[in-house]
Amino acid sequence: MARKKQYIEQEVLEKAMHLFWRNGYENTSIRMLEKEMGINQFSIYASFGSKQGVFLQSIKAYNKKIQGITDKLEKSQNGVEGIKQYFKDFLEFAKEDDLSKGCMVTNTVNELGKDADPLVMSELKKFADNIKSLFVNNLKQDRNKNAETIERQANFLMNSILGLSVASKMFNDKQLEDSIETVFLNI
Amino acid sequence: MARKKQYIEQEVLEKAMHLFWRNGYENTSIRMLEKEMGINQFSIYASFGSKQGVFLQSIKAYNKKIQGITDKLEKSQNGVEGIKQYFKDFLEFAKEDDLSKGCMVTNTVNELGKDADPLVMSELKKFADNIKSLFVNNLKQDRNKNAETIERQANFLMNSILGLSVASKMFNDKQLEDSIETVFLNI
DNA sequence: TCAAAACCTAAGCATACGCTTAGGCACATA
DNA sequence: TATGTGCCTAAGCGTATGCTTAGGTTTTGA
Repeated sequence: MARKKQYIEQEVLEKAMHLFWRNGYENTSIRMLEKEMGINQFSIYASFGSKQGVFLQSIKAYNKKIQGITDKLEKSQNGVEGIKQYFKDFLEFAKEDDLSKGCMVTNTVNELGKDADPLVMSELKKFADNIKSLFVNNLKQDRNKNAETIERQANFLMNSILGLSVASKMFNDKQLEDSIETVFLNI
Repeated sequence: MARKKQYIEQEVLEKAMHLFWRNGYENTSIRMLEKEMGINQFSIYASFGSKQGVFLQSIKAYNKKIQGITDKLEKSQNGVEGIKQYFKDFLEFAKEDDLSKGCMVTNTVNELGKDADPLVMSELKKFADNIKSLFVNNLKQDRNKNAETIERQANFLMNSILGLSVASKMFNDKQLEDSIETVFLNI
């Protein structure tokens, strides 16, 4: 029939994701995406429709990429200890070179805030809700905790992992490990 | 000699600060600043030299604005309880309308990351270091804590307040209060 | 009263943005 | 090998960005 695409969408998407991850949404231009993805603007628009389209797909690619450690958390049966491991895994995940890129979802929430497109925002909310539900599941493995405690601690853990995401951009390893240790001292 | 400025720099700076606070650095344009500050581009450049100049001064204005609650923390003599009060004060401070603007410093770190201009970055670092030293001072008021514990807990508190800043943009009051309560159960 | 200093207005600079499109080029089918 | 589908190149659209500047206006001290 006709010519085939000379690139694999999932491959160029992975590269786009890294760019958004590092620079955020607004600070990533189509020209930058062109260079990083290695394809022309025409191809970008043909495959993803718009810059926002690339971004939405990038969030999904991010989800897939982080699934390695979320799966691990989901399968863990050792309660709080599994969550602690997730914190450590996340820190490793967020790291690149000496400084961290943080979490792409956290970065985006912080950048776009309430003005974000509803489509984007609902994807981010879904992501966060999923992590929290995993925390809840693991907290439930401790039979001593009542429902109220579990909810409170899950909220605290969400707060802590968000903090870790930002902190990883400005603090050193020792400081970050201190934080994790203290988070898990009393829960 | 000559004509006087028809605006007060500190006044227009306050308005610029709020714009940067809400939108971040890159998403705030000179045209937006023009409207918000109520003065012409010429005047902006005459007074502040560049967009970055406005921003650097805005950070200082922010520092001054938050000084009300940092002073309160500095003067407090009730140890951890004083820090907890600071957390609550900060949440109130970061709030506007129903959703929060977070902390301007946190927002900027998260947006610009390591690529930020050294001038901007050193201002942000100074700000964060100051908060941490206030935490350390208050932790020292508890004679039971050794130096190692104080350092570890200060790092944890920094992590938590950063988290609170981001969390305030996406979670409700109950969730945020849960977090604060749990933070102070752990130290 | 008047010249000079410093202001403000508004037009415009070069560049970058997100996005579109004409036209040539490559390739799977026949 | 001819054909026609659909990809890729690259030029360009309108708009927005950060910043500058000519020229008129206001205020000051002599």
